[in-house]
Amino acid sequence: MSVTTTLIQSRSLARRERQKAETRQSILDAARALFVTDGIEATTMRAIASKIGYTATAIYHHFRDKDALIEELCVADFTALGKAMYNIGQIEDPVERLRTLGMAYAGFALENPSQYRFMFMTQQRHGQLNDNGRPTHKPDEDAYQFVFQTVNEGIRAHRFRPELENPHELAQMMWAGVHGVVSLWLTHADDPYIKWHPPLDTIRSMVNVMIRGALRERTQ
Amino acid sequence: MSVTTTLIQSRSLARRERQKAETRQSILDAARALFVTDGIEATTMRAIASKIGYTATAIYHHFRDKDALIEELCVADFTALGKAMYNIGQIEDPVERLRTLGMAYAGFALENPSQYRFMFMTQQRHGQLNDNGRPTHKPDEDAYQFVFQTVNEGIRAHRFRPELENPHELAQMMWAGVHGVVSLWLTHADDPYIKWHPPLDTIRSMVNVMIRGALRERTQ
DNA sequence: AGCTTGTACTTGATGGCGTTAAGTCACCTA
DNA sequence: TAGGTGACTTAACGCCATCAAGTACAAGCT
Repeated sequence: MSVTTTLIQSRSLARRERQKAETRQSILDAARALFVTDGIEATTMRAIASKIGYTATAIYHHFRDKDALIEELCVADFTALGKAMYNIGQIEDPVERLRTLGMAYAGFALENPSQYRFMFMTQQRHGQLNDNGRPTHKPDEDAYQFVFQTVNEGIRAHRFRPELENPHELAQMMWAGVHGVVSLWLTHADDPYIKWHPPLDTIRSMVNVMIRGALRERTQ
Repeated sequence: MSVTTTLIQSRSLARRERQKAETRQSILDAARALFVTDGIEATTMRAIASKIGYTATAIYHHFRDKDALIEELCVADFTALGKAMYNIGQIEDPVERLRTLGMAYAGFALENPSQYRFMFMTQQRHGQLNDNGRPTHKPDEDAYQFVFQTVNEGIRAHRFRPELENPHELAQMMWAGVHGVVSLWLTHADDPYIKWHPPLDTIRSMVNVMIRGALRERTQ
């Protein structure tokens, strides 16, 4: 085998792999577009495939099943959420950081409603294991850890009331407050019987009220 | 036609109607049981029917489609939720009433998780009209009205901070706070990566924190 | 009493879904 | 140039909700 053949080999191999990666990416793009417009439940494998000129079964050469395809899109969004939160990690005061974390989380949710629904508003299947036999990385833990750590700093600095010294309870409460407004909005915004307040306003009030109600000192 | 025949007629008619109502009720019972154990999405019309010895198509003589069957079960639960809230309506102090409303709502949600998921955690189809051409009764409005009215009383009594004078925003915030804890728990309780605090404890803290953070005066 | 009618329910289909088995065919390797 | 690899297709399976066309039986009319 000459040097030339090796070069050709590696070049053609690289091209094939690049083409496969491109097809894979085009599946992801088509799926994302349909998920956003039609919702995840309503988009079929056949629809995704026909949007990019393939048959449905072609998708199974790139993804194990529909759930794996969805999961891949979600991981990307979890990463984006994690990055947005990481940038906030620089704020010194843990209470101010908490306030900003809440607003960033809400902004992400309202800008990516379809992904948010899948990430945080559908039953999670527990105990997943990946091919290594180790548990699948659960990126929602990352976002939760940001809140948990921030709350923990506040507790250690005695900023919160003494009955709220459990960092898990406090972190889950803060998370739930923002999630509650977002998820009610995402499921009931079209309900004509309720005069909805703009969700970002409600979230701002929610964050302010929760923090004021949780703080030990009498600020503001 | 004699009086006797009329009696027989009405009696047999009544019996037929009673039997039909019994079948209808047995469908509802079977559906409810399966929804609770398997979830609404996972229970099929075939499964419901075979549980009571019918074929799937028999259900369509009693309900327009699967959604109508689900809706009927939900209406019953909305009524139960409304009744539970009505009993709380007697509490004089609007702030205490709000606290108790929140705990009652959470108790209902955690005791009827499957129904709660359908009522408040799935996309609502808007603009439904019933046979009269008038909008379908949306019983979630009833529960919301309880909160709205209670919050409104509090606002009129100047119990809440001046920047929280919009009753819709405040009611939606209170609702979202409790809903947030409940819905996160219902979707992520099995997540082994998060050390969950008991949800009723978190809800109690949430209600206390929200009320303290929203009140004008410095109580407690 | 016998015929008609209404209706609760079944049988057998339709079209759509996710997914799989068995190809096909172009390209790379030897 | 023969053989293998792998991306993709065709055809199917079993499931689903739902519908059209029966069947069987009780009720009502004459």
